[in-house]
Amino acid sequence: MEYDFRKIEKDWQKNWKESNAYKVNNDSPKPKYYVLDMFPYPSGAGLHVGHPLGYIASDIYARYKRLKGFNVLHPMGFDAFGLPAEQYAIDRGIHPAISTENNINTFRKQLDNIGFSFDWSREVRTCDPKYYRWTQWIFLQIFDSWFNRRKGKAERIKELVGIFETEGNASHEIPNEKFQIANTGKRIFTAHEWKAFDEKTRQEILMQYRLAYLAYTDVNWCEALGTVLANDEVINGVSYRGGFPVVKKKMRQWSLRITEYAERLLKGLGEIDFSDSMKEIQRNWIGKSSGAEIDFKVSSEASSEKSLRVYTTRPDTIFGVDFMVVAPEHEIVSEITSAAQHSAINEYLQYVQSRSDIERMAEVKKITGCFTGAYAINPLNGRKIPVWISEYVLIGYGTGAIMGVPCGDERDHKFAKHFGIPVTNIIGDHYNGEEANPTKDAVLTNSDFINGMAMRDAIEVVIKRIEESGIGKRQVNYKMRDAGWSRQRYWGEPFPVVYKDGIPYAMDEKDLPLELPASNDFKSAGNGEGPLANVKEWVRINENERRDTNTMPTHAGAAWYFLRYADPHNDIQFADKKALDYWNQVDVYIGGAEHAVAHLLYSRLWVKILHDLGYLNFDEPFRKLINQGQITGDSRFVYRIRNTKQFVSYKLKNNYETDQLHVDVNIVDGLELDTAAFKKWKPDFADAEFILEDGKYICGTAIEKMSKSYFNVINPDEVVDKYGADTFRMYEMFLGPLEASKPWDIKGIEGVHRFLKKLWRLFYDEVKGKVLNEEKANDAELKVLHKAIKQIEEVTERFSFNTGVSGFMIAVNELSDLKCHKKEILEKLLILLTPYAPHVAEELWHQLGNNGSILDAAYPVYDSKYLIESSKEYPISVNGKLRTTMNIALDAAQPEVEKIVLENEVIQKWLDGKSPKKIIFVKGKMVNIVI
RNA sequence: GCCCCGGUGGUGGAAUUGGUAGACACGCAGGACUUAAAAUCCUGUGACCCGCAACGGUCGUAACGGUUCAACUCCGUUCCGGGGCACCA
Repeated sequence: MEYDFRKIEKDWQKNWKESNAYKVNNDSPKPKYYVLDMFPYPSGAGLHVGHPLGYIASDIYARYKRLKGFNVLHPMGFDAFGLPAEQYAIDRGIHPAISTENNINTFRKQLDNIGFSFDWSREVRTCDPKYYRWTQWIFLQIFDSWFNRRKGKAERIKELVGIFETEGNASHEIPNEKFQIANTGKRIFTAHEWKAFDEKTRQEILMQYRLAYLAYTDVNWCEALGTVLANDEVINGVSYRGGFPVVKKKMRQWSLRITEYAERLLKGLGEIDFSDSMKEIQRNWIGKSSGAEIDFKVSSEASSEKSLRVYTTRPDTIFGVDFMVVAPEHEIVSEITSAAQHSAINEYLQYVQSRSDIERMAEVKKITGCFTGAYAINPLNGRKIPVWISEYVLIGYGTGAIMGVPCGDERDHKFAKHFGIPVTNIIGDHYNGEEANPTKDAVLTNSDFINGMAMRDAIEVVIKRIEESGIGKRQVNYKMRDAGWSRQRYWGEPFPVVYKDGIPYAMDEKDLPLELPASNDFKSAGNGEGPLANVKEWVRINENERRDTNTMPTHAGAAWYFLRYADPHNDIQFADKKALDYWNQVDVYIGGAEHAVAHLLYSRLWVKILHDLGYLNFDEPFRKLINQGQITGDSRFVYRIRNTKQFVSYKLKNNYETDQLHVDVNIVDGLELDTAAFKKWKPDFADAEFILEDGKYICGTAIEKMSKSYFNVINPDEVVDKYGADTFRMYEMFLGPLEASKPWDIKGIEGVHRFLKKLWRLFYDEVKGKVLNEEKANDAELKVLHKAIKQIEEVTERFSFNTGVSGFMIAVNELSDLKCHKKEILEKLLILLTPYAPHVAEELWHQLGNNGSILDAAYPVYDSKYLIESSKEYPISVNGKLRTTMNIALDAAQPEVEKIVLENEVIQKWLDGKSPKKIIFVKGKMVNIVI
């Protein structure tokens, strides 16, 4: 009987489906464990071999945990709203709802082929109204919340209204900095005034506090896509999808006040198990810095004395300030510019306006600026310093103004040199006059009361001084901006609000979901309005009421889907509290590193808000995160001699002027092109001619991401068809560490396939048939088994699945060598193997006469006895170099071992008559002699 | 430029807290079975040296230096690769 993997896998997949083998209950006496994959966006291209990598890993872990006695939640769903489906609709005229449904079906079929243990009864799709009803509902909870900085948590808007009604906001706003709202046109009012405000004014004020708020903000507008993009969707000034130019534009749109959670998002990183690089990326994104804000008096001919506030992380350099720079957009510019500088400043402002973000980013090193004609006074020594404007100072960060310290800051130094501003040296020898030195270790000079002090220590001293004298204060800043939440798109969640008199009001919960209206018009309605504006009868509710024409970004549905899995069919709540409490945090979350900022931060934010509002009893969604690496493609190239039909082999290509073309990896064997297949591949190449080397056409290669357009995509279906799902699963793991990126290379798969066939032969011999027997296992066989149990359990626990696969190979090789066909041993090996190769393990386990699911079998227990008894070899080293090994009884006392070792011939030779200085025993099984 | 991660045979990669480097697999070479092929099995496979041989020796984890009885592992410097941020004061 042969290893007929096709039949085995088909039968078991059918069986699992029919028996609902992977359905999980919300109550169980077993401890819970939650293993989650980042749910996929169902793109039209289907899965390639890179996609299942993480799913295989999570499946192995989920099955392993179930074997170990946990009640395991391992669900799957689809992130089904999004841009590409809509783009596809525009290009091909197929409605996103239809193409999405089709794509999901394809994905599902491909996933089922690999034998995953997903509980499909819990599937979620973010585009399903039954699901997005609750996305909208959560949005309304966020809309109905504000962040109480005193308590450091979100509260309901009605609590805020209560504060306004009793004390107004004045007492909170100015003296109590903690309560202050940054960058909003805040107005101060008393309780009395609040009560006198009309409805519209009150709503406008509340909007300044809401965690989901509508405001005119600078947004990243992408004309080509006709929509706004979040900061994380813009890379180097172009859109992350499509690479189209992005410009800044002021638009009235929804934002999430994620900045209020900056500190908690940062602190939370300490409690969760993410990789260093992932935490680092989030930390950078949040971008915390601490320092001080300092007020400088500015005198100018144009106006009476003004105050200019700067932000600095280096208050210790205050005596090195040689000039001030404010952002061109800063409101003070027009107030202080002198008559003489007026035209120069205007010219400069025009220049700045003409520059796109892309230009600015491309020319970061370019130094530009203009003197305002005004002078500031250093508040600590009264020195008069010029005030400039320059585009290197950003209006959106800090106060939009800086103090220029050329001897300590590289940009300030270049600016001073460029414009001929004299440099004050406050760090003695540490400044060489040529370039700035940003050290914190220098001892200060030319610095008044902090002379002779180390810079590091002076920071605190100066902050204290400026706070005492009322010219500034300690200040923490974050680079992170609030998250833009409106998209001018059709295929997303509509905002569940109604506008009356321009003010958005939450829809009544019982009217949710606000369904996306049927429409076939996906083109932008112009004017920055999304396609929904085309559905006029939907937008206009009545004379006075209108709907929002934007939709939410894909991040919305993905920010909470992991909560819905706990109770996916609930239509009274987003999920039952008991179910949420039971499943709690995701124990292991596996997915790509590309979601480091967007998805993970928004998920963390939503969970924190829901936690503050009392819906969840945890405030971090993911306990542990694992980023699977990318499987890259191994592309092949051919070289066409320009303007001809001739293709030249790789080594000869430099003799001609050639164009490099991707060629389908499926018609290349190793490096050799199948020229006949190439001619058939595309009509263009039917009459291709080849210039060969050694009678072969050799292709060029490159490792790059798997993509249809590179013709380097390997479809898992084909691999599964040829070798089976179990081989495919084990091979993907065997390829290397889960977290590493690696090219897909089919060569090694034979080794894994051979292993499974070899395993099969422990049960069935081609000639003799079933060779399994019921004999009692001997120590050698038990040693093999127990070594495997120990090793495989250890590495599975730490997600080192590649060494796990090796562990099985070793065990099967050794059992083959021992000609062991004993049920006692093999049965346990199969249980160990289940997570990795579920089909063959389950099949053989049933052939052994077992019933039920192998996942409910008793997990084999490791017994150290068999390892210890068989390892009697002592390695003996001299000065750390291994010289010999000896058999010594393990229970021998240390002095006795010493004696035996020193009498050993080989060791005597190495001792060369000298007596040892020291004898070191390592872990009781290794000896090192120091001479 | 700054921050993070990494660099091990021809190849993918092993090596929990420093303790026999190169497990396992691919590839390659040789052999067995076979008319042949496939499949399967066996042997060898980091470099160099010594010898008829068993045995043995030296070097070797990007480079150099350090700590240690002992370093792929820890520390320092440099080089290379990958990722993140990028005028953030």
